[in-house]
Amino acid sequence: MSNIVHKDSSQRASVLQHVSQNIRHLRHAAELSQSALAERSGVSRRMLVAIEAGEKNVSLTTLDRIAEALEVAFSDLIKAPDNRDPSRINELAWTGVHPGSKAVLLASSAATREVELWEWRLEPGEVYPCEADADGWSEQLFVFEGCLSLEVEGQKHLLNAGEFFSFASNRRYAYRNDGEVATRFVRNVVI
Amino acid sequence: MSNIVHKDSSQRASVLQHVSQNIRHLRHAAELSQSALAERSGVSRRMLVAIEAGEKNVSLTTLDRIAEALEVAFSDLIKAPDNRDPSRINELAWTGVHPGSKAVLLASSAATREVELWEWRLEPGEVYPCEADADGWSEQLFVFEGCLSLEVEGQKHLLNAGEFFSFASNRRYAYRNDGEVATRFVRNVVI
DNA sequence: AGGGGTTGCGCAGTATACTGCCCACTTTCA
DNA sequence: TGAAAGTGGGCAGTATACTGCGCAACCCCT
Repeated sequence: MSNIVHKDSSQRASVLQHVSQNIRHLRHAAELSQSALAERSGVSRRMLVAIEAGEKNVSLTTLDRIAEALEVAFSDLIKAPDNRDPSRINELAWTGVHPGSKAVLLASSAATREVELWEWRLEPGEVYPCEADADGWSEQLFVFEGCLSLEVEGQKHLLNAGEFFSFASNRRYAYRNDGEVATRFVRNVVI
Repeated sequence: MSNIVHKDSSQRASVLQHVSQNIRHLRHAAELSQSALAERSGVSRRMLVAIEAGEKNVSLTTLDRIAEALEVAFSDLIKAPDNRDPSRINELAWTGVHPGSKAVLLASSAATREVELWEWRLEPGEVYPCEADADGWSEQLFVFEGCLSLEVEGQKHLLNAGEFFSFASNRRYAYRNDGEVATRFVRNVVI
């Protein structure tokens, strides 16, 4: 060990705390007992007790076996609990002195990596088919001109100008303009 | 160990692979040698070699000490390597069969936590002043109707319909509609 | 009162993460 | 040509993650 003075361990401890809390929550959500999770994951129940108590330093493979048994993404185990208020969606967040001046929250999503903002324009009759993205990706659309036909795995959604839609993009989907004027929209790609 | 048959270990291995690749990349990005990182993190260089070779099963605290020394978020170490091309901004990513059908990438930003998509509307003369956000927050604006006057710490930017702007919002800024028709825009808030 | 399920924890033993020191190889630079 | 810096890896030793077992405590049944 070097003689470097490290920052206090609160951050490190909090990571472990998140893990233990997350595992316990997810295990309860899956309605599994410690014994059942131990058997499914191959991690000993004794270790699960220690992990949930936050008194052991877990390894990546152990954590991943647990994630696999809980059928959740690895990142779900380590991420901090969401302390945002999810009920703010569609909330009228601000109104100005002039009637009509307003700000509306369309979507709020926990992003772990990347955000891409796209401007799209589809002429009448145009189709843009998409393969499924990897798990975790989602898209948020806001149409500001024309009408967008969105098809997500067989299910159709019609978005008129001013409307908004959000969906997980780990499925086949397609954008289509079935109208008679150009469709323009903003596409937010997030993971 | 139970006699349960587990899924193949490819998934588990890939997590470790991501970690090793990420650490190597981030270490190089920080222009640190293995020795330097070892000293800053308190993790032995011997261990760093093993981790970067993907031949050891890292523990959470070890990983966190590395993250701290690299000054990156813990989640940055475990997430899948970014296979997206960062130089695609303003690239005309897609054109349809009809002339005018197109998709343009307006912005791409690495998000570590949260994304909020807002719809705004400002009547003529309306002003919305904002205090500085915390460090790390940034905003991306796309105006689709009217004209938006954006003022970021004394510097003015005029955005007409169809135009786009991106800025770090850890400074005082204000939205203003100096035009004579309503301004409508999409506001993407990201950290 | 008693049996089955769940959880927390002490303990001994094993596997392995982690360290520290070693040397070999390569690249860079004077 | 040689010194210095960076990297990969062998090896012995230590710390600790992890297992398996056993026991106690607390439910919820009947």
